[in-house]
Amino acid sequence: MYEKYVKILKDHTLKITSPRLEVLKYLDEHHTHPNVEEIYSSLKKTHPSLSRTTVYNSLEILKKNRIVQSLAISGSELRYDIDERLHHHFICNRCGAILDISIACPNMDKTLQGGHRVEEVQGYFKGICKKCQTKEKGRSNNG
Amino acid sequence: MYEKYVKILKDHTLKITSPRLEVLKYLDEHHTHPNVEEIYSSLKKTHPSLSRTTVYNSLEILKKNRIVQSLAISGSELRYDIDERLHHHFICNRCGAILDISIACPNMDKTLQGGHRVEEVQGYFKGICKKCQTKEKGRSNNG
DNA sequence: ATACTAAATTGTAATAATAACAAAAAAGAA
DNA sequence: TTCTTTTTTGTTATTATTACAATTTAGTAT
Repeated sequence: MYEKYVKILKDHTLKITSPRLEVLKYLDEHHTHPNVEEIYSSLKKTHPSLSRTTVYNSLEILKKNRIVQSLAISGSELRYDIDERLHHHFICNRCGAILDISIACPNMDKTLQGGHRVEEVQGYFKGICKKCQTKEKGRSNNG
Repeated sequence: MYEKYVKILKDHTLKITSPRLEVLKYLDEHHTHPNVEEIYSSLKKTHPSLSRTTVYNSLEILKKNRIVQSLAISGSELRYDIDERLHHHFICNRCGAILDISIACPNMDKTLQGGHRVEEVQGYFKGICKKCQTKEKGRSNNG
């Protein structure tokens, strides 16, 4: 059940703790780029002793070890993602959904830019997602 | 002095107000990607009646009209930039500086991605800037 | 120039995300 | 099992941003 996540933590010589395993599992099973609140309130249901601060701490150490990545995309909060290989994101200004975008990008694996040491690369698009566009059309046709 | 900014506002049929002119001028003269606090406290010196809320409001309407762009790059606050043609950014994890990066990117003018309507494109790199790397070396050599 | 109206500015108070901190609990090594 | 260090927890503090109502102002019509 949790072996996969235990292994990930061990491989990074991180202590195996219940919150870390749960956070990791949650992100692995929910590729919706949740914010801290979503992760916390969801895990809280089955682990009532969980603290919000622990979610912050766990995410931070997972991030430091490059197991997860954070997206500064919404502007008001960080969103988290299991750090599969680099990909871009699209955020819908209407519904807030964050979607993965798989497109070729020549700048994704740069480790140097203008003399600066690059540790993280992010690309994102903002706009109106396909789903919300459909809703929009429906609304304007009906009323 | 302000004709340039008056023209910009007029071209977008926005009312000409002192705060808007000042914010616009500030961003035009400071390409440092300031946050709201920097803009506010700087303008406050010469315009004591200015309110922080007004800076927020002005930036928002300028953004809606695509005169400025906001960068959700730091994770904790929005940074603002006169919306010159699209370019990437680099943010230093050490000193917090945000620097413009001019590189070719095939995805910068996309208006559609996977069926989603794109209204904004952002690409950013995080890491250690050239300047901070130099400082780092100096420190480790000296003790 | 004057009066009018809608929109903008101001200041305060509320909200929300995150960080700081100290005490209690738990992980991993001896 | 004991010990030490790290982690978790809960509370409190901080910071960016939004909400809101009252005052002021821009631009227009008179």
